[in-house]
Amino acid sequence: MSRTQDVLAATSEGALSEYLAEEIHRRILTGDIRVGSWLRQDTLAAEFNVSRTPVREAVRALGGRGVLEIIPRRGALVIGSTPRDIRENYEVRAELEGFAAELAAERIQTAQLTALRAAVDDFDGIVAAAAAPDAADRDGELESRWTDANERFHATLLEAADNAHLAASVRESRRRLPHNTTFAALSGSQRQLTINAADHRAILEAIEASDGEKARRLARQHLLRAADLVTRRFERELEVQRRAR
Amino acid sequence: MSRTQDVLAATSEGALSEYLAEEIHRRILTGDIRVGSWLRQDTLAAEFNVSRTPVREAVRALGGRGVLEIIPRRGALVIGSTPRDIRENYEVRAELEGFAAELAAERIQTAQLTALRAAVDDFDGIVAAAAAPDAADRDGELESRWTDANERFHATLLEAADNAHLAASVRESRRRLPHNTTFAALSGSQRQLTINAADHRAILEAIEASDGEKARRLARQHLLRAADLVTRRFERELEVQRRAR
DNA sequence: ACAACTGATCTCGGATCCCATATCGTGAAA
DNA sequence: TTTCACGATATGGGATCCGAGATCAGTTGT
Repeated sequence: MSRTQDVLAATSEGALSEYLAEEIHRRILTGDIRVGSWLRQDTLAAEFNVSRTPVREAVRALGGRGVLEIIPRRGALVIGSTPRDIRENYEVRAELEGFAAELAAERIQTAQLTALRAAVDDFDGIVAAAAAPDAADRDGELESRWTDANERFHATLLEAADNAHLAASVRESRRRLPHNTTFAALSGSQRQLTINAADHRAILEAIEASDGEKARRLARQHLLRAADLVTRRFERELEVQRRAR
Repeated sequence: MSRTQDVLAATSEGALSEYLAEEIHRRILTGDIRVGSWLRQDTLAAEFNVSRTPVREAVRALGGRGVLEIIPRRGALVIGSTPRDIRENYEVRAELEGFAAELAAERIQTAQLTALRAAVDDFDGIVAAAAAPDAADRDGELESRWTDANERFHATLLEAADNAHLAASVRESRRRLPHNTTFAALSGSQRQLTINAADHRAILEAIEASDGEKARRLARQHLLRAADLVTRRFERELEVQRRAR
């Protein structure tokens, strides 16, 4: 019953099925729900202490996103990401965000430029903090600061590009993959973190100079670099999981 | 009751809610359901002679696609496309399909190249048929031939690009807009039809020459040209509707 | 006359019930 | 012993029922 209360609290001011979809997706991404396993609607319903109705909608929504393969009257099969999936996803985003950077260089407004500068300064602050001698990222403060700055940078870029469909496409793409894995891939190396901060600043400078072509090239390169890091890390994780099995 | 039979027949081997979502979307795109109007779930259910359950899922799915704005306990509002929406959508697709063309130039396989050549030849045949003196496109035969060739060309291009996420992004983007409007925009002018066929052939030739950069540029240009035509036509249609009101 | 309160009604979201179909096991026949 | 057929069971899809919240009209009080 307390479980039910939790759920209700979590879903305040939003559809329950949305919450369920998000939560089930999260569990798949974290490996809590195994790739390749079947999802039973009534099992999930019992798990979350809700009826099958919202579960059905959540499952259907995840099917639409390509997270689950829905087979009529059989069930839903969990589709797993491969390293190749991750790379392909980032390659598409590299194109889209490159385009966004080009548009932003032409159209950005002063308030957005200010937000972009603030995010870039934050990256530098995070690099400095990580470089400090006693820099053990206790309770993930650096991670949350980095994630926040990154979100703001990319969200502002898309806003400045002023193309709603472009923003929607990027959102769709990002939704297909685990979030917040970029920092985990970066944090291992001070060098990568520094490069990342420099990437962001370079993009900002190209935009400030209204050099659309350069902004596009840099943003594209930035995403492809992230693709390398995240894909490699994911391959290592897969290897670890395979050995543990 | 016969209505129910029709629906069941149409949805054979597929979820009813999928069919409903598709049909409701179609009615919105054709103007059968007015932009800005409210959709009531039980009204739709009565309309289609089904219960509210599949209607709910269909409405939710359309909400997820951005076709409807869902307001809890109020209803679903039909969001209309603006000329700007159409242009933005095509601009995104120009980037994505440009990228696809570049990848295809590097990776295409012989069977796919054959399919691409066949589609391009078909375009030439259609142009020739349209140029014939008595070329009144009775029962839309030319339109269906053109649409078919176009589908095959772009589908083959995406297949040759060999990036599942790219294909998914393009599919998502295309779903956001009315389909089959491109031919309607083209068919008015023999000149545009000729240009369109030439565009496709030029893209094919760049791919045959493994010139990725050129293929990208041409594909991008091709889509942007289509964007112009479709947007202009859409603006004219809006004008007509406004006058008729 | 105008504003605020109250309840009737409407609409959606979640729960429960029912049915069609796919799977799997058991038994009978070749 | 093997194979096919039939039935028991499990599962998902659709229909119906119920409850919460929101709108709107009517009434009442200032």
